[in-house]
Amino acid sequence: MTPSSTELILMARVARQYYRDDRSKSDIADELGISRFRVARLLDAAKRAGVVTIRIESAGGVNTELSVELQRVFGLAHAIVVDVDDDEPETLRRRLGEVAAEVLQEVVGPEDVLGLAWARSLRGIGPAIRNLAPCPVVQLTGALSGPDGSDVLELVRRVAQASGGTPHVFYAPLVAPDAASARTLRRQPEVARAAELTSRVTVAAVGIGAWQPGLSTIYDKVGRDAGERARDLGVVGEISGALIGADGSPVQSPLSRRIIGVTGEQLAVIDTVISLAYGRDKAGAVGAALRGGLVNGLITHAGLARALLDAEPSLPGAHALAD
Amino acid sequence: MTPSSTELILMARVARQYYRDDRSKSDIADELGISRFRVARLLDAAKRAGVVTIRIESAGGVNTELSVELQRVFGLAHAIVVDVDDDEPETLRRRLGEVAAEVLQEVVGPEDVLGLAWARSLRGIGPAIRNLAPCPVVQLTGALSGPDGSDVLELVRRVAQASGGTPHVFYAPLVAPDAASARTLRRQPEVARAAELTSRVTVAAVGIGAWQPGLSTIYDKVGRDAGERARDLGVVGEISGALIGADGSPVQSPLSRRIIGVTGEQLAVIDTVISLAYGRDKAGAVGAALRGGLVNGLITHAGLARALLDAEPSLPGAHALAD
DNA sequence: GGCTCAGGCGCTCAAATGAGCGGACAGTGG
DNA sequence: CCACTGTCCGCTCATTTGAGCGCCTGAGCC
Repeated sequence: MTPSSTELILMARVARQYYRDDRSKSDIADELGISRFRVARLLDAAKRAGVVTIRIESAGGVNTELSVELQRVFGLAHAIVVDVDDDEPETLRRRLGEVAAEVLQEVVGPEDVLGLAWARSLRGIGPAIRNLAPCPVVQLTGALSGPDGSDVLELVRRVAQASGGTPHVFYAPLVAPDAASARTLRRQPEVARAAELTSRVTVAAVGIGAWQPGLSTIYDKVGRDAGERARDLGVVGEISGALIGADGSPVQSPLSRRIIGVTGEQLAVIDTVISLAYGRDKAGAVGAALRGGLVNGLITHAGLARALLDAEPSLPGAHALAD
Repeated sequence: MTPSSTELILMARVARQYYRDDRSKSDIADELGISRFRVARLLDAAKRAGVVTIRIESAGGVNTELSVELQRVFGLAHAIVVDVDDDEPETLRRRLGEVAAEVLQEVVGPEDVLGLAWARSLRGIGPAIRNLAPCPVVQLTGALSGPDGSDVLELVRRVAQASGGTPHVFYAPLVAPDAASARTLRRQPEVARAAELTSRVTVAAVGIGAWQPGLSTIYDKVGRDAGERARDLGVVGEISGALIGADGSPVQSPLSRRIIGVTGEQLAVIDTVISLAYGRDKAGAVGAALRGGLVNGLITHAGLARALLDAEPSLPGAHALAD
């Protein structure tokens, strides 16, 4: 059962030659004057005895384990979890932006149409993007300037510049004061054109907000009353303006009519929708969005990823059942 | 050069399937819809990027790395280094004894003749030995009772009992007061018989002492004057009573004639001579013994092993040159 | 002594894998 | 615009490896 000291040493010797020096088992066997079968059995025993340990670690700031787990549990095409401290939002956004930029660079081809929505978490994409296949870049939502003045138009232009493709922007707010003015805005030619292009978008980047004060720029914008009315209709979060319910499917509400931007129905037919989100408080909303299937990619940080996985009842940590 | 986040994740995913779940590369490739070549390249990249780390560690209290290194550097047939704290001699002796017992159990066959010399470090063998091929067990040296009364006769009897073979003991001290009384003692029938059997010994266990106060039971026994005279003749240590010089070869001295026990010349023709030693201060003497070739096995602890390797000029840490 | 049974060993044959090659493709400088 | 260059990819073919089998040996038990 337990190997003797001389066996342990032989195991280690064989393991060093095999794993570190990349020699073949037959080769090692010849040198030691034993059969290649014995070498194989020694290596097996070495693993069992703990002489050889194979660790698969996170590297390059990416938590691979959580990433794969998210991919598996939510059936995502793209899931990337970065290992960054939760409590520095600026650093976190920058890092998420870098990763999102990477993903877009890999995913987007010249035949794609890229759509960018407004969200704080998308801000980091602009500075990080370098090369992108030339393709149209479409503004998916109205603008909602952040406190620092950066907005979706700037982002679309910056990305289009990196791509060499055409930016398609329009000037309209994300949230109109009422349904009527929203209708008027939507009739503006460039808004209509963008809306038309939206149906041709194949890759989109969006943010996810939770329907609570401070966790959604839209919730904060519409005011508490409108927010609460939407909640009564089942809204738990929004995907760059598209309101969703607990099961992640689009929810119609009077508020929807005030929002200028991509709708849940439009998102549903886009091939690749990469979402960005941070903050553990958003676990509920993000989980809903992922389950609902409107998004099929998530870029986030370890804190939120863990919260998501903890909340998901299906097969917690059941690696062996991974298919 | 540096892999992107998605690549890192793919690497980790593939690595997990390959290393942890023991799936074949082709299998993984089919599942992921990529070629088996790409899987292989991802695994290579994963190793290079540090996503996959293969550690080959000490296990079961045996420092495999130092063991193999000693084996290589000194050309030993058996080298076992235990990871035990230096400063608990009793624990250390017990552990060395256990390991020595293991080695003897593996090395000794029914056709062998086992010889046991006196040394403090051999004391642990007695309690540890369990099964041994039936073979004659020969006392190699005179007795030199330790402060706790345990001696070589007890050891020989205990080992013979475990073996089922015959113990061959004699009553004589390890060091006689003078050459004349040593001669007398050697003429005793049972001493002579043991000496005769010694020439038939095929496996021996011995201790190594350094020729300094407190580092050799013999040095301590003979007194400082005789000790210093021997040192003047080049003695740097002793292998269970057989005096050796700096190059590890036997040294003749007047003192030799007072010692009742196996000689260097006798050791030289024994197939397997396993030595036990502990204490970094003994590095010089043990190094000499190993280089001299009178012993071809060493069981020791990490502290002394490191001291030995540090002192050895040849190929320090030159793993790549290991043959 | 003779018995069985478990464990270690090396064999065969099929599957898995690696080395090296050439094609495709993107970036680069004339 | 086009040749050049380095990189990534998948192919072929030879080598390496694994699965499963039967043999042998030694221990325990009649």
